[in-house]
Amino acid sequence: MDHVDRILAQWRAERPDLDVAPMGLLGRLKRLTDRVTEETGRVFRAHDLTPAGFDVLATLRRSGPPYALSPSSLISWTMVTSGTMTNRLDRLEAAGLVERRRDPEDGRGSLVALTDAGFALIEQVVAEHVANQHRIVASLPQEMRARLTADITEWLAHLDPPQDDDG
Amino acid sequence: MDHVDRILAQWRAERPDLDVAPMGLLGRLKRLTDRVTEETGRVFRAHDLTPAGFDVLATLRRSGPPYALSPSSLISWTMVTSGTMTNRLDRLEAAGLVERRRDPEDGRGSLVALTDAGFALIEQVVAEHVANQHRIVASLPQEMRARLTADITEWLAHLDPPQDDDG
DNA sequence: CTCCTTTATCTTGACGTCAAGATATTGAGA
DNA sequence: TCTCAATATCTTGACGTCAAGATAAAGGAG
Repeated sequence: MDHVDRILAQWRAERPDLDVAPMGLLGRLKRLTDRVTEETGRVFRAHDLTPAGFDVLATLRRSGPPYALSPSSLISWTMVTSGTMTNRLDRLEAAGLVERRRDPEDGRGSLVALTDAGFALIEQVVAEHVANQHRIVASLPQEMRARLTADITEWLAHLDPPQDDDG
Repeated sequence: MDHVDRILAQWRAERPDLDVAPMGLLGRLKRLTDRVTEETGRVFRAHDLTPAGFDVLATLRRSGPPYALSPSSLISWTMVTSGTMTNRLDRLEAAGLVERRRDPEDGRGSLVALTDAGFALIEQVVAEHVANQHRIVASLPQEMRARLTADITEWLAHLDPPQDDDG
């Protein structure tokens, strides 16, 4: 009888006409993600980083040398709006972790690059983050991880707008 | 080759020393939850409600007659901070969906009650929300829903701080 | 070359959220 | 009664986010 069960029990008492079985799945999905976000956040906080800042730094790092992308590229990788990215970059730049350079080939654009400090930081944090993710899934048998990954991937494929329209 | 796969491929190229398999699971878990949040939000938006407002209204509704709870109870059901709840209640009160009454038995406290308009609204929205949740899981075979629910529940039990300490 | 549409980025205003602290009231003990 | 720790709620300040709009530059049509 966890928190979600208590909620479902209330609904069943008050609205027995509604089938709240899907709410059980979706409610727990949300709670699980909240817990995971909380656990992953520990590592970021320990380095004075927000998940938002980590997201940008990690995107630049894994893009490979020269660890520089346009704001537009960062926007599409991280799936946030332009206003959000501007705000993230302002903070990271103020913290000395990235720097903005003019794009020599396009006066409208700029390039966001990891500074030496930014590179050093993300190199450290990403290692801890991955280790932390291992810790978070450690309690799950290997078989269950594989099954969950497969099930979630399939669900996502159903929900995500299909990108390919072969005819 | 979805978005998460592309991210993993970049990491494997740049940091082959890291085992990013858990990132595949956790990354997809987050994307799935984001998509589900987006889909459930449609119903709320259609009624000029935010997920936050729905959360409070639904908590009051399923608590049963007289559809009134203290802010403290709402805080523990919804798991937000007191500042967040104050803000939610201010907006819902301004919208005429709840009203705050003095608690006759405790001068420090108050009772938050659904107004007639609030009751009518949540009654409608909850029905649509549940139908929408059915739609969101509709693509999953019944067996898969049960398996996902069981797996997620077990994972949650591992992650959630154990409440019972029998000795 | 000059317009005008498109593209790239930033700005503004509004939310929802939290941490920390401020107020007000209760209730137990001196 | 008076005092004071505990409790209930609200206030403040700071974020991260988005939608919508403002700037600025590029690039094609004439």
